[in-house]
Amino acid sequence: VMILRSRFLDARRKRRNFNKQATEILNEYFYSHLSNPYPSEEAKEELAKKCSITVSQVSNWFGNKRIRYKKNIGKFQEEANMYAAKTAVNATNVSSHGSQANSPSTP
Amino acid sequence: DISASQEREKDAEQTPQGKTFDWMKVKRNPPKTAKVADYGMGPQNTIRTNFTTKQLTELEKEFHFSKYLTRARRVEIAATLELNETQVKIWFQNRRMKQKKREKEGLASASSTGSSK
DNA sequence: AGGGCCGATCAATCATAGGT
DNA sequence: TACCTATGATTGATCGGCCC
Repeated sequence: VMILRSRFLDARRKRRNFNKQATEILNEYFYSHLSNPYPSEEAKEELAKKCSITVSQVSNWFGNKRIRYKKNIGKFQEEANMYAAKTAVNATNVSSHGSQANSPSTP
Repeated sequence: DISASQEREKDAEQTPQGKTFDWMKVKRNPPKTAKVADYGMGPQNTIRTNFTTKQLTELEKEFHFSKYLTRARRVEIAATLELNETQVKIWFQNRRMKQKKREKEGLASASSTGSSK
């Protein structure tokens, strides 16, 4: 019952945080869709491309974000207001692709 | 489907102090499996079962033999590993999804339109 | 009428990165 | 250096749909 820790010790070991810019993009999407922060598969792919991470990582990020957000809404209030103010535009509606993105910031 | 189009608008626009949407209230029912219903336990059990290394090794071995289970094999494996048939079934399902995920990602490295480099 | 599978998600936890 | 929090990943199990 003690040597069960070996279950893991594989990947997650060398975990590295995402770029600040990637986190910025993910948070912008999250807070601009706070009423329903569940990006479609297509949206995830687009976010993945913009953030230079995998679709799975995007899914993990949203999964963690949603759970942690609702666990302690107050703790994210400040962050929420920040992104809310920063974002004025948002997606139009579900169904049908979200068309093309805008110019990818400045490299 | 008309109802969903209203709230969407003011997601980030205003959001006064923090509105609680439905997704924030979602709660999952506790697992039916795993219970220490023996002595009158106090704290709610229903803990996420920890499979032992031995169990995982065996499951992994079975999975390589066949990705899908038959009723008979499920019963057999469950008995051997002292798990519920449901747990074995779920393990196989999760394992298949994991496999699929890995294949998808592993196939994402090369290919593509000659990515950078 | 019911059982299994899929796809997505939840929820708890692990292990590490980052900050004080 | 020790300690605590933030965060990405893993995974047993649930939810809703679909198929047979």
